[in-house]
Amino acid sequence: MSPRQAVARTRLLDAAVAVIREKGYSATTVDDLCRAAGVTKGAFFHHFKTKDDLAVAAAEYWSEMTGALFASAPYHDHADPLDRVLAYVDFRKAILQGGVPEFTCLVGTMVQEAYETQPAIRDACDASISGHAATVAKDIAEAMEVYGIDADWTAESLALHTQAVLQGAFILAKAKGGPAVAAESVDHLRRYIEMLFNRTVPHKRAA
Amino acid sequence: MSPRQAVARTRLLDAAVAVIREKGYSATTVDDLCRAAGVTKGAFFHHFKTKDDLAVAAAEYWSEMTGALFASAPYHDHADPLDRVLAYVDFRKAILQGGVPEFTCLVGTMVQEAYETQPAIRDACDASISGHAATVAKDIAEAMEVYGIDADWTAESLALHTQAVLQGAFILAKAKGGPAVAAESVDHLRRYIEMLFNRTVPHKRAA
DNA sequence: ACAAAGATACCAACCAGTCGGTATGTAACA
DNA sequence: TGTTACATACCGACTGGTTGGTATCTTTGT
Repeated sequence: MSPRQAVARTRLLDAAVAVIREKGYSATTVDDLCRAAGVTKGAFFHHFKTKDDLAVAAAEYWSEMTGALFASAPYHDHADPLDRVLAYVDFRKAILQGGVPEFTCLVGTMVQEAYETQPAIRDACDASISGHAATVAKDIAEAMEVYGIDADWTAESLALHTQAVLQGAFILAKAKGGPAVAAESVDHLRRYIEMLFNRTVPHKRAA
Repeated sequence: MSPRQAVARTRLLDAAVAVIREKGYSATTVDDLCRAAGVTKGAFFHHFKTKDDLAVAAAEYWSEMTGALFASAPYHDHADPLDRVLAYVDFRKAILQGGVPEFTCLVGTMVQEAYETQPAIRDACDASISGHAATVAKDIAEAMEVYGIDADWTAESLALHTQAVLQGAFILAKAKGGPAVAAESVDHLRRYIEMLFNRTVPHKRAA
């Protein structure tokens, strides 16, 4: 970036994250973004070749932001890798706060609209989701080793499953207008992981 | 419907299901739908007041279609309610066939774009998802009774969780361009339900 | 004949993207 | 130090095409 404040670009990316999460990608106009960012159309097309170009940049920006958030989150402190995984799930549940547009996922939203028609956006969203899943997979793999789990599933597939549950939980939250449903789904996810690693006894049967 | 073939309406609804699943709701134009349905704009606005009105009708149409599909699916044949639930999950996995737009969910796609801006569409999508979840919850509740499960989760919440997993699996499938990831997530879901009902032994520990 | 179904023509608003221009910063050189 | 040369950042009116929606006409079934 240049010495002069290239602040417009960042303001546009912040605006994109907020507005697209609220209205979706297609329904968001360039003018919407300029208004939200407080910049002009000239500034927009100075920094981004096209609207789709902005979407790709926004996905990368989202990866950086969330990457930093999760990297600095407290769940890494646990010595036991399974504790880290479970604390990660708890963390994901804890940040289900505020309005729906504030806790839902930008790239999950965008990829739904762009997957067939804008391959560049789809790839950027995939990279964001898969990159994050890989960080979770690392702790899962360690936990499998420490706990001696010999399973017919892989750490990668369980990590992707955690992301599927979260993304699906966001959809239910959108349908029902609040995070309560999503939190319950995350509870089920936690219970599943606990059971996979024998953290809890299976449920009692009556009679 | 009328004596004369009100075929245009149905053709438009079929077109909506196909095109919206492919391009998303906002990016789908009325002309797109007319072209795909082979009808004119006059026919469109004869049957639907607005584009949003079509979306609501499409969500209801989707509920009817999928309702009929699941009602006639073979998984109901099992006498054991848990077998029905597991066979339902297997059925959901089995229909992950063909191109991504063909197995993904219309209302899950639409609600992502409409939840904040078009309440009528959101409600129609919620009704579709929740209505289907209720049919799954019925078998789960029966299974809980038969197997004497006294849990800190409800049949309803587990049913909604199955929908969350599926919706999330669709997002991953969109990001990765194929059903493989989705199928693995459904495998995790099946394993979870089996464990909840003590159908499998927990995994072995080494050492 | 008459109402519903569907077709055709059209419009005003809106859209992404363009373009000529300005303001400001930086580097080089005499 | 001052001046020329150039690059980057930004502005906002404008455009060509598209959009959802309307108004009007024709066809069809009863």
